[in-house]
Amino acid sequence: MIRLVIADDHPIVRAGLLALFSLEPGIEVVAEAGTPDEAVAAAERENPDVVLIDLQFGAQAASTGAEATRRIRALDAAPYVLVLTNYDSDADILGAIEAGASGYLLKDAPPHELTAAVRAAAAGESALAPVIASRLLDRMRAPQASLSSREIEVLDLVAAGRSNTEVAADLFVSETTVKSHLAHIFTKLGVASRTAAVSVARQRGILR
Amino acid sequence: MIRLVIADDHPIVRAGLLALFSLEPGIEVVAEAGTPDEAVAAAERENPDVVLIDLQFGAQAASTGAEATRRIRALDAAPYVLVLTNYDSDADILGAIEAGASGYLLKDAPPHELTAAVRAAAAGESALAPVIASRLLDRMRAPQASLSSREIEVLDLVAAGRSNTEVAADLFVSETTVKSHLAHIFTKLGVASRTAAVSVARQRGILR
DNA sequence: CGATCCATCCTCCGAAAGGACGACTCCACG
DNA sequence: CGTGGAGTCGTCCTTTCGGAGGATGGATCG
Repeated sequence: MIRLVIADDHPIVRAGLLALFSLEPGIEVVAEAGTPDEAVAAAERENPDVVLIDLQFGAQAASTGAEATRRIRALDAAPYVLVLTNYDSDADILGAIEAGASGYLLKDAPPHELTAAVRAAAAGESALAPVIASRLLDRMRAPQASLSSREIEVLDLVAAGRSNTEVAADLFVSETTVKSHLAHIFTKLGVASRTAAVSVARQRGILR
Repeated sequence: MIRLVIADDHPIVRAGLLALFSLEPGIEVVAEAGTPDEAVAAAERENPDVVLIDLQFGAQAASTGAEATRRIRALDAAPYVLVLTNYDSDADILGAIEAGASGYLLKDAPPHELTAAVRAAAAGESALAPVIASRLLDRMRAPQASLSSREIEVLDLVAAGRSNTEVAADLFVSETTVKSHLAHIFTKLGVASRTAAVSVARQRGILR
């Protein structure tokens, strides 16, 4: 019997997963969680085989799904973690994998894909949704111009529509510094203007 | 007995809704739909009291939730339509209301809010999630600078990172015209730069 | 210890963006 | 049949942005 913990902030989704797995022989949902912290607590308490956790939790949540994944994988008898997400464009894909997730699933996946993934995870295998897998490969192929945290910070303000002067004021640096960061960002992203940079950053999931 | 049709492209969400309502006395789910078209067909065939339909369907769907709402409300024995959505920032709120939805619910709403809304809808009352209601009021208060279709077209290209000259070339107009459109957009949105315009347009759901 | 990346700061200059006028069509609406 | 809005175009002018180039200190890592 595979002992499963499901974690999602939407009661509806939790009910759906519960209904799905209750029909599934050999899989038992031993706990539900509505927040990342609850998920970690449940994983520690119930000592399940697999944890199925959403990546996006509501804004009021303390931590993220990726963070919870990391903490769950750091437990003594660490269960396998399957990550669930709405969007295949999510920037946290890599983060989740690094955090120790053994699978990555889309919420619009057909049910049998879900159950198959749970079984695969319980067996210690990794299971990626095909879309995700190919996207990961893409990302591997493309040298993946990753922005520094400071650069992301700058780009985030730019995406909010702030001018260079405003960004400079916000970050307590000179405007030349902002321009310098932006210049790096442009070359890394292969674009020539701030709006284009924001556009591709959104596309790649660097911004949301 | 309230006869209910549920429509959502995520099998998980459908299962969740189904599970939720199956526990609910006096409510019976008579059909499920995975696409807007299926939802319309089911509404016509089953002649339900209420249709619960998602606004966002996957990219491969032919039409939108709002469109389906309109068509369902145009049926002879038109059932009431409750619209379900992930985000309270959705631009289609007004569209859905105009299309004849009698309620607007968030997916992270607690289950009892859902069932209450279905009962209210079946009784012919309208039910809006509190968040949505206040947001609607906000929108009423703010004169709602709506952009013309041409302006949206321009802004969309700008959001993709194209320059004024490129936008002009794309739309077969002069650059002056593009700048003119942008100037109007800026005043309408109360901003001073293209990136800021894109930002608030996204926020208001004018762009996605 | 160098190598490397990052963040910070310059200057100079051309190109792009935006503001402020005005003006011409077309079409819908009363 | 006007009136007005939307879309189109223009000019002149100022500000901002972005490119090119270089320089400094700090952190990290083999």
